Parts: sequence; structure tokens; C-alpha cells
Amino acid sequence: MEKKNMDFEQKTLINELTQGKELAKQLISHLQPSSSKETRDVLVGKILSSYEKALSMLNWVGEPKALESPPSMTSFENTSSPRSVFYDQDSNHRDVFKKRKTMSKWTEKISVSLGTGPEGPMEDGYSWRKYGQKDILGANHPRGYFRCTHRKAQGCLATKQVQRSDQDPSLLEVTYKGRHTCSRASQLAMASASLIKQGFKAEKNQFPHHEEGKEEKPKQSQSTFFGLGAGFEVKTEDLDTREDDIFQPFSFSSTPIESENLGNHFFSEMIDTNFAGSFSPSFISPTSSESAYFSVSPCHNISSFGLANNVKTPESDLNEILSAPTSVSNSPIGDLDLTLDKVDFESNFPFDSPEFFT
DNA sequence: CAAATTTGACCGAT
DNA sequence: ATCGGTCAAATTTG
Repeated sequence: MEKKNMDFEQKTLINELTQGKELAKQLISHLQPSSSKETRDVLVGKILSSYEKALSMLNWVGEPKALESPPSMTSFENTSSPRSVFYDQDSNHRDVFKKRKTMSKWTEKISVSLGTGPEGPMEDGYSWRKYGQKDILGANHPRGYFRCTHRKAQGCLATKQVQRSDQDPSLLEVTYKGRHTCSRASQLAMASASLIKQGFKAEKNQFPHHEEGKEEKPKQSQSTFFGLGAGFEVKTEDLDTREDDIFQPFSFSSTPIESENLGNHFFSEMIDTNFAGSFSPSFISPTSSESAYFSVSPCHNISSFGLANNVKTPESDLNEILSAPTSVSNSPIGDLDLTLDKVDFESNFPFDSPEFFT
């Protein structure tokens, strides 16, 4: 039952912590003046990243942090029209951090009406797996429960709930809970891939009309962003951890793309980079690091950031970054799958917020 | 065949 | 006991 899951999560956790430990060891050996500062920075970044991830797996929320700035949902903002975004710190309860078990949670009301038509619900860039549906007391529409597809594979704890609004059935209320600890590069790549492949062809995503049965169809097909029409609003409650809120469902996807061509362009680029970043080891070659660095912009940046937190990563460091995990994986706990290490390493999601280091 | 969904059972809070 | 959330077996989907 849950045992498997538990075991796996523990394993992942241990793996993460072990990695942190190993990295710390490495750091020690790089403490001498002969080592470059960059190398140390890289290691520190990796260590922090490891711990951060481990903690997030435990649903740990950092020490209460000053009530703050809106959790960087800024990426939504720039959309001119159809989306309105705002934050809501729960008007009723000011005591935002009285409880600490909270996980980041935010709700978006998404309208899938305009223009979007029968087109399936949005694709937010992640792949979800439905694990339940419940009728809710007040509502006349059932609520669907989704979790990240990679929960098992990567111990990603992100979940979301989707509920159709009562008054306006074209409104989907999506509540996200928890953050993705999985590598989202591949999913994004896939999402955009399918996106591009099918162009903007809104192929029949059969929207089950037969009553309120199913709300959303998280088929990994089209997206919302082009889906035009989606009016939506975001409301964040339970702000707790800093990083927790910094990162939200649409990191890139929300990028408001004005023109479609632009969008296309953007995505194809995105895809390439993602693929390059996630699957092609070619850029790893130390010699070509510079060019690679440039060509692989977003994703690569992100992934290396997560580890390095250092924009200008010199070759040596890049090299270091790339080689380190290898050494890490043959650490004491040998039976942990390397694949995991690899994944984690390649696309470990970035805790690359500005305040990460503060 | 594996992977995703459906759906009632289960379970922990009120 | 009720409600919201999750699990997991059965079932569908691809």
C-alpha cells in the first residue's frame, strides 16, 4: 500500500540528503585557497539545493517569514487582457503563519470559455494523474483530484484540484497544492512538443458533455496559453515558505505571448533547449561549454542554476557541476538508483530565487 | 501490454 | 456521523 510509496520517498529523501553530505565533503576539500571560488559556490549551491529539495519533500515549511511580497506570481501579470491576477492572503485570517503544516496552495479560476470552445482544459505544463473525484457539499459539480504523474517516479508531491464553478460552468477552479519537485523540463518539453506538433489545431478534445462527470481532461495535449480566452484569476492562500511560493505552475507557460508566430517561435526554441538540456549530453563537453551555455538558454540555465546559482558559470565549474553527481552517486549508499541521481541532477528544479541565498 | 481513469472503500479530521 | 481527501481494485485507454 503506502509502504511502497513511503519506501520510495524515504529513499529519495535519503538520496537527497546523502547527496548533500557528499557535496559538503567535496566542499571541504575545496576549501583550500587553491580551489576556485566558483567551485565552492557551485558546491554550496548544490548543497543548498539538495537540502531544499529534501525539506520540501517533507513538506517542511521554513521558519515563518515576514509576511511578504506576493509570491512572485508576476509571471502572470503581464498578460494584458483576459487574465487577472491577484493575491489574497485570506482576508479573514491574518494570522498567516500560525500553523506550520501548510503547504503552498493557490487557486486559479480559469475560464475556458472564450474562443477556446470545447477545447479541453488547459494544460499547465505539468502532467497530472487523476486519482479521485468527489462530490462536494455545496457544489453541484464534483471535484477532481489530481497529482503529479511523477509522484511515484520522483516523489513529486504536487497536487491540484479542479472544480467547475456552479454559476458559470465555463469556469474551472483549479487549486494547486504543493510544488513540483519533479523535473519539469521533460514535461514541459513534451507539452510544448505536442503543442507544436499539432500546431494550433484544436483537435477534438472531447469534452464530455454528459453532465458534470469529468471536469478536466488533462490530456497532454493542447495548452491554454494559446487557447486564448482563458480568463483567470489567481488567489494564493497559505503563503508560507518563501521558495514555496516563488515557483508556480506556469513558469514559462504563462508567458503571455502576444503574437502567435512569436509564440511558435518561442516554443520551438523552448523545446529544443529542453531537449538539449534534458536529453542530450552533448553540451556537457567541457570544451564547448561556452557555446553550449548560450544555446541552451532557458532550461539549461534553470537546471544549472538550481545547482549552481551562479549565472556566469565558467567552464571549469560547468565541468564541475556535471561531474560531481557522478562521484556522488557512488557514495556509501550504493543501492540507490543512479537514474534518480541523474534525473535530479539534470533537471532538478531550481530554487533559484533571488532570495535563495539570503 | 503499460499507463491512465473510474469509482467505491477507506481514513482522518470535525 | 459527516465531509473532504486519498487509496486501490477494476476498468478503460492507447
